Amino acid sequence: MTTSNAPLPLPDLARFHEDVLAWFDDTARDLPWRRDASPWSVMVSEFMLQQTPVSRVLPVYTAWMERWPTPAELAAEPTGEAVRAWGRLGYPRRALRLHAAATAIVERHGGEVPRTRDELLALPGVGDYTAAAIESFAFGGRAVVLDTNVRRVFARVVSGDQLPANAVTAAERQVATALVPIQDAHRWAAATMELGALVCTARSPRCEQCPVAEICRWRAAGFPAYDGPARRAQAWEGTDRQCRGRLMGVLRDAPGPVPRTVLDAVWPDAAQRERCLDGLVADRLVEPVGEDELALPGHA
DNA sequence: TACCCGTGGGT
DNA sequence: TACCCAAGGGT
Repeated sequence: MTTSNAPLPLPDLARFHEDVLAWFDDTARDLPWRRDASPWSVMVSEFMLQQTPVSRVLPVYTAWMERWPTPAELAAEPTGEAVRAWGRLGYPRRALRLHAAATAIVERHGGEVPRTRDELLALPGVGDYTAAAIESFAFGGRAVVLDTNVRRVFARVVSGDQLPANAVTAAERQVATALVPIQDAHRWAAATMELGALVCTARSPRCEQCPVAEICRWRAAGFPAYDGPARRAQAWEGTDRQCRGRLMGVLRDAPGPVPRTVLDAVWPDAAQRERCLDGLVADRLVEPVGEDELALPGHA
């Protein structure tokens, strides 16, 4: 971290708001969960967008909303159907959590997505970011929406750093809170996210397209490189995650229960394979069927 | 807190 | 090509 979190001078603050909002009016993507920003639409999209890019979410989201237009319709189906419909979005536990959240919404909230922060946070799979996003995008609330895009934009424009810290800091939250405008808070949230996603990107920022390049402290400082603690690279080859993914892929693509011998064929290390299979069963992503078959939970 | 949890596209 | 990274949450 190179610079302080000193607030932007008031003239810059006003420009920050005005220029980002004007840019958003001109360039916002026409995304289906914006076009129909019902609470359930927003909630489904936010679950899918957790660590997954928009382009990959789009087709799965569309099919999901056609099949399950309300929480009650999702809750009425076996969890395995949700996992199958999740397809290759990754982190399939999110499908389970979305199903569980839908069930809780039916049981505790009469089938309607709740609108208070505490009620949202009590739902499975809803953390600080997702609760704020639903408050903001579905209900027009004045929430502090801090996702990876917003964090990066504020790190650069306000703090002069290339990237934010690994975890949200108190100072960061303070900056974000102070920046939420009195009016148009939900548009501000969407606009700052959009700016981070389209222009102020992690790798190759398009500063020539940026509406606030002239007040950006990172740019003014000459684009100093990130100097915080190293980010641990995500290992992949040979990990349990790869093994679990391979196993889930077989079960998703099969119409019904799969013999263990078929699963044996997709991962050579027997000990690791059994450990991962046990983990998937413990996570309720997979269900044993009889002695030597496995399936997605709830049926076939 | 640090680590676990998938998948695929961009650079 | 080999990384890096993506609208995070749970433990």
